Amino acid sequence: MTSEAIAQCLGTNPVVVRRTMGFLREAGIVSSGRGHAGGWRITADLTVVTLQQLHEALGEPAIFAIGNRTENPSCLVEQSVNAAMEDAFADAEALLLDRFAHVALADLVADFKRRHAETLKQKD
Amino acid sequence: MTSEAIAQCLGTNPVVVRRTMGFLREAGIVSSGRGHAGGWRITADLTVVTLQQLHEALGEPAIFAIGNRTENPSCLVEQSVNAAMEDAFADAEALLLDRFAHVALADLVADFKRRHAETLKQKD
DNA sequence: TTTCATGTAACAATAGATGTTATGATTCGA
DNA sequence: TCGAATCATAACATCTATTGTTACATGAAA
Repeated sequence: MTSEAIAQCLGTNPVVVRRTMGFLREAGIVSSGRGHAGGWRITADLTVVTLQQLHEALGEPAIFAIGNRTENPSCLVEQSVNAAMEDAFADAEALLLDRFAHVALADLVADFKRRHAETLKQKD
Repeated sequence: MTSEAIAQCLGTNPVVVRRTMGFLREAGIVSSGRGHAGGWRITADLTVVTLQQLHEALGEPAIFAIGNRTENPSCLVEQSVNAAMEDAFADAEALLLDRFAHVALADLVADFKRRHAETLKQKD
């Protein structure tokens, strides 16, 4: 599939697609080819690659949008608040990543097939 | 405590402090007074107000920094990905908020006192 | 050799958060 | 009553991260 086609699916730009897919290539999950019949293809085993691995491949972007204002504040009150929140955040992150680790691409394929069959049925 | 003083503690601006504290006032957690001896004071019971309530008072800002690109995508693949992630996100969010619900301001005060005592001891 | 595709750098646009300035309203003490 | 201290709020500015765009180079295949 070309970057152009993927970009259209996502409503974005081919260069943006290449930017992100590049990380997946570095992780060995996809490969890219140039020229005619070029584009992106999945090279990894769909039953092995998980959402967790994708997250890791994409550079482990920050999971939470809220959190500490300062990492090591001099204010003791802020220190207490940070400490109280950090435990909770760590546990929530662990839970999320564990869930992600149990979703393989093959699971997504299976779900997609179900949706696709449903869509075809609707057209009758 | 004045907005000015709080702003200095946080390394920010008094107006920014008022903006945020205004939400806490609406929730009845703090009150503000003008003029001499004015400023902010906590009106709620410290053993009752939790981090969860603060989160709610602040308008329940989005917890996650990652997630769906599109809420209701027409792309079936994206739909499958979204569905797989949403469950995990929901559970992680529930866990986080439950943790927050079990941290009262009084707990923060206790932790602060411990830190404060420790700081004084260090000075010897 | 032409066409189609990625690779990549540089730059632009956008949006959201944060910071700032300015002005008005209120309270309290002298 | 006056003046200083303080919040209330609107308007505007700045910052930052993401996302989008343009341009050009590189490589592969018909």
